[in-house]
Amino acid sequence: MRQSQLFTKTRKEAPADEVAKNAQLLIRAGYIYKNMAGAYTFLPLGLRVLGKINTIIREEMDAIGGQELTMPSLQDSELWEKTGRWSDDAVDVWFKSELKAGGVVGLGWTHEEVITNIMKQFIASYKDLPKFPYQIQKKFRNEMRAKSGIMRTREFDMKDLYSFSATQEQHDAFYSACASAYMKVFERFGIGNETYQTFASGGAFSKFSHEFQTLAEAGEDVVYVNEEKGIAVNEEVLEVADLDELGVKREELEMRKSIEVGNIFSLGTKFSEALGLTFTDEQGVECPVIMGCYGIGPARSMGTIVDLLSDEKGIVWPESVAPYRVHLVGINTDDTAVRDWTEGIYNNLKDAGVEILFDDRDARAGEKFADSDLLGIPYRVVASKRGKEEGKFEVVTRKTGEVRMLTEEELYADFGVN
RNA sequence: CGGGGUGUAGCAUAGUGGUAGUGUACGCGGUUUGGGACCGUGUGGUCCGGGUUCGAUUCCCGGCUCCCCGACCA
Repeated sequence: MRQSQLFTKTRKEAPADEVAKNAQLLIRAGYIYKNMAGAYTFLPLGLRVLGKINTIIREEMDAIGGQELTMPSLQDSELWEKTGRWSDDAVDVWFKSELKAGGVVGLGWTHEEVITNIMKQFIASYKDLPKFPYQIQKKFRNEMRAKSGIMRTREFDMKDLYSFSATQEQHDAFYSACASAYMKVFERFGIGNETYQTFASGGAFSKFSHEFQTLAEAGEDVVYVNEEKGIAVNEEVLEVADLDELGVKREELEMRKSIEVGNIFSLGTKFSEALGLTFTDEQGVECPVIMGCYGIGPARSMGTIVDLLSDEKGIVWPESVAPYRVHLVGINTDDTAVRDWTEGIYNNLKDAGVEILFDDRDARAGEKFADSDLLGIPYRVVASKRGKEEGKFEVVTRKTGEVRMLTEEELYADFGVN
């Protein structure tokens, strides 16, 4: 992509109406645009990052048997009445709207009811189980207060997977497989070391549920962590009995701020019973399906990555989610020979499949370097007049600041191009 | 939803009951050209609705907006 063609631009100053670091940097760099409180546009660069994040999530969900689908946002009140979750008294985050044809619809804030109803058509026997459908889809929540940039919005993408199992053993096996898959996801996001699988209250059907909390000063949540034992718990699990069960003492836990990037929850048969999702077991007995739900917030993950990994100059993307792998910065391009040489490098890398952003703008070097730092693409390749004379490129690793001078051949080898 | 703030140009900000200023961005001319250059020049603005007043961007009332704290967050 040629930067001169990109319709977004960077800004020197942070917007006055954002305090959160994630939003300030993402807006300054042109990744997102704020439309209103709790609703953001993902601009071309931001959408690429979100796409990378979603791809990682898909790969890990598919690896444990997930099957992707997508469900509607529009919700039928009748279905939700059956589980008692339609009324505003029961659920205070509904967005509801009148249908011109008569009746009311809601905008989905989660999809247990919908997926359960769908699965009624496809699950009849223990032979049909287990199954793990998931989607990455818009959720709408009428929050009292949107805040913290893209961390808490009223409209957001969510990866929600639902498990349908015949037995508790089957359910437990998937539950722990999914927990492992989640850790892989967060490791691939570059925030694995700071992310803990924490114990939270389990609700009606299990002792504990689990959240995935990333330690960060910008966090809205609080967790109690023992880094040595690699264990973390929520405030609600701070009871002595719970801690005994987990093998930690209260005084071994340190209070830390954190961001909830994911959660997994056993649902038991609450939804299958309410909506009549049953299967026939090997004895011919009709049983309710055992369910679980598993969420990850892609945009929130993106904000967390920015909050955790950025520095004073700007964003620092891990390679796994960066919008581009290489930022080719061409300077001294008023010199035709230098420009042609730089264009050649761009075309070679691009044609070889390297994801590359080429700063071909007619701008000064300082401005280009500052923008490059802000954008946070992992590798900056500087092509200049001086470099051309020496036959070398300056390759700067954004994260470490390491500078290497490479020949054209070395450059291609470095990026795995033949 | 309770409390506190806020609203001036694309962005960031100053100021005033009487012609609204600066930086940046943008256009044009010129000098520059490896860390957000410089000179000249130009375009562009008071959240909405009432009220007070000869006159309101300023004062008053109402609304809306956005931010922060709290509550909430299955």
